[in-house]
Amino acid sequence: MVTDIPDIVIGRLPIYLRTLYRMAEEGSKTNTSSHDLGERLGISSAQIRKDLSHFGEFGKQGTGYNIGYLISQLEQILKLQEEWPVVLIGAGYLGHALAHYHRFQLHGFHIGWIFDDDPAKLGRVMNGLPVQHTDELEAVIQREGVRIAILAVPAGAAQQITDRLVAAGIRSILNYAPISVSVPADVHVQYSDPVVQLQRMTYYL
Amino acid sequence: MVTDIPDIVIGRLPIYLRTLYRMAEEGSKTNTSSHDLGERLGISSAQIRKDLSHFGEFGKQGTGYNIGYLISQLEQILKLQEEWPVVLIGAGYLGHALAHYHRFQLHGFHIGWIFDDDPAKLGRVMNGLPVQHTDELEAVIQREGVRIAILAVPAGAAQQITDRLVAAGIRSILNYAPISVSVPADVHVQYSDPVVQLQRMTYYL
DNA sequence: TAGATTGTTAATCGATTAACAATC
DNA sequence: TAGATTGTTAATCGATTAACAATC
Repeated sequence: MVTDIPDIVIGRLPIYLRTLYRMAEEGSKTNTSSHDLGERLGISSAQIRKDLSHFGEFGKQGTGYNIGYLISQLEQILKLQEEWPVVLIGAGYLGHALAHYHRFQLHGFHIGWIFDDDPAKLGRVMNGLPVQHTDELEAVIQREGVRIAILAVPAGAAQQITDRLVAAGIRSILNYAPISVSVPADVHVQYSDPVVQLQRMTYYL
Repeated sequence: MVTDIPDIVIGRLPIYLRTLYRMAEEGSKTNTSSHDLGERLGISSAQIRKDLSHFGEFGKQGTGYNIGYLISQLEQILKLQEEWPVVLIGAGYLGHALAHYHRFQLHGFHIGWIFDDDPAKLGRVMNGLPVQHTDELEAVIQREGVRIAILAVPAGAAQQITDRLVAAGIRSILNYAPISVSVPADVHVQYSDPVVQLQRMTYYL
């Protein structure tokens, strides 16, 4: 039952979760339904039920899903009930913003180290963390057992840094660099190139 | 032939384009092939040929695609040969980074106005632009005919700002706010919630 | 010419949706 | 009970891939 879930399904779970958190905050009700959720997300109720059914039965006929219970189940599925240490590479404008992004902390992602190789940036403090030289990447990742990295470096540096991250033990990379990096099959990369995201919409203008 | 292209195809074109720009920079060859491109992107050559075939015939049997020509064709398809004015809403850390993101300018996206409603931020200058009050959103968008917006505001403000953007004429929104916004069918939203992007990968750890 | 590679067709694969029995 | 809503099945829809004739 928990074998070989389509990645596109995994990708929707955080969206469901995000909406459930909001419903919990609003506090106006303890339950929701696939129809209710779907309407808020612009997704069909059938798809939501199908997605959830990959992992178990979380609802009740007639009454739908208990919001708090569904949140805890999704957190468990996505392994969000522990704190994940994260390394950030790149201390430019984007790195600076990510170092201060308070929602990471709020959701259990703890950026604990910032790296750059620009001498002008070394030693600067961002949100309490000193910018370290990328030379120390491997030592930190191995010592701390870090599995997640955020890449905010120029395109030219991205592949080389990625290779080093992967060799040191990183298995998930959030990549803001404008380049497709090549990684082994067991490493996951999420791409977030702001230019690509805009270019994808101009077609429709 | 140019009717009803799947959005997933449109979404890959900027990725192809990005790789072609890099090939052009490298300058080591004037031509490429679907196989060559596919290898760099981790995509099958058949998919690349199929995607391109929605728009015309850009290659030659035996020799593949001329890099410069394919770039200009993709730019034309994606309407990237003009400069697009962009409004940025939200002058927090993320807004600050986006205001300084030099690749926007490089690719024809010109952030011309920054808005926020926090009195502490009004008047601050970011990359040469003063932070204006959101009250002036509509006037600017209409006067300047802006169609693209970047949203970097808290979740609580996002839907209300979105409604105002859409009413004023915005048709493409790059949304960094952690919420699914509801928009009319002719408005496109690209979501980029850093937390969601990380949460999507922890499942595999 | 021989080798390479396109654009396209048909087959395959996978994802979404509609429908409904089960049941709260 | 009657209404609501689940989880699941089967049907539909859409996207990817394999294969190949055409041709540079």
